[in-house]
Amino acid sequence: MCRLYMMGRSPSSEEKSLKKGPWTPEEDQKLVDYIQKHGHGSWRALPRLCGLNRCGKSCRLRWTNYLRPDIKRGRFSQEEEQIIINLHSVLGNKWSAIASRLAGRTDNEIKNYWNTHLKKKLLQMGIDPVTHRPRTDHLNEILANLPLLHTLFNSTGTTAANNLVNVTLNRLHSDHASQLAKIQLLHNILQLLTSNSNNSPPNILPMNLLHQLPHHPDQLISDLLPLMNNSQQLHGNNGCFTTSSTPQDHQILSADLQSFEAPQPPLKLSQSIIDSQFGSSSPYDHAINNPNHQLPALVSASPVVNQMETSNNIKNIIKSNHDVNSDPCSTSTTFEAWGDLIDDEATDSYWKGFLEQASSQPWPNSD
DNA sequence: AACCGTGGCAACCGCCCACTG
DNA sequence: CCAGTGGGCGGTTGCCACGGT
Repeated sequence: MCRLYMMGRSPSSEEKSLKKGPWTPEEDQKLVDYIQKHGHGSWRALPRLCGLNRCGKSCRLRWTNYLRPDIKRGRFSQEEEQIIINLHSVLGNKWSAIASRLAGRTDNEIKNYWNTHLKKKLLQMGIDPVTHRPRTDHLNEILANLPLLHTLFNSTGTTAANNLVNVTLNRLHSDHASQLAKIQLLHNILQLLTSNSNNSPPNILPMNLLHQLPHHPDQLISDLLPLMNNSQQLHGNNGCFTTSSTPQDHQILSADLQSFEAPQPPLKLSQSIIDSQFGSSSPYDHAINNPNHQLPALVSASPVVNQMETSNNIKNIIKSNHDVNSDPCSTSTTFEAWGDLIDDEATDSYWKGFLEQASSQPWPNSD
């Protein structure tokens, strides 16, 4: 028996002669006929009873993954994809648990589909398929480039810096999801920066420009360069651009700040959701034109998740879940991620990572 | 036409746990 | 309590189709 292969003894001659590999139509027919007449009963005895030279486990897998009459074949629908993504964000690689929520789909099929399609899709959308958080590698690249940008402004004029900005932005400008992630990221960074300003008015130079970054990168560049050139006194402060700003600047920036919404949870979305939210127009249009600057709801969650998300007690639920699972090495689930971002302190620590990385790199001396 | 690289997917492997005698 | 067994599970392998050169 298959099991005996793992029990430490060599397989018997009978076991060695058992067929492996692809199933023939004749074998399938024998298996189906037998199970339809008698049920599968003991899988171990089944191959002998129905005249198959296979091990029972092989028969069981063939039946459950392929021959079962309620198996749904064919491509996964958008709705099924979304369900898989949502469930995976909560359950991780528990394919059987996920499969139990998708009628007619097997764990094996879902697992294969995840590995060959959905994982790549999420990566392309700028989402880490393990944590379901926005990928940070691209943003880190931008932050890592800030000192170089500064140097370029001071030493070579605007052309080289412009090129650098363009290259970096273009790398981020791949699709709706990464654009949304970018908005998300910047909102949170800005909030973190300003929350650390010790009651003084925010004086982050590119505040209103960063605001535009996701919407019109080209406009940003054309706005950013003259302002930075004019400021002349650009200097590092924990890795942030700062400048001596005028009262008018403060007014603008304060207005900008007030219009920002609280940080959103990490992105967890699909193209279908994006499309349904935005149609063919840019998500930036939506985000920027919305008078409240409110980012759209990003998640079309499973029913259970929806129920929880609509509860007024969600924060407490998430926090208690988060507190129980305090192992720093454990895989972050979506609930934990939400908890992180709903919790103010956790929000700071989450985004601080980016800033600390940026600030850990010495700023070039502008002299 | 032949070769090669790649992606998709069915099938298998090895581990694990629950159950039973 | 223990060994044997069934069966579930996640991870991996290998075949095949397809497209590019």
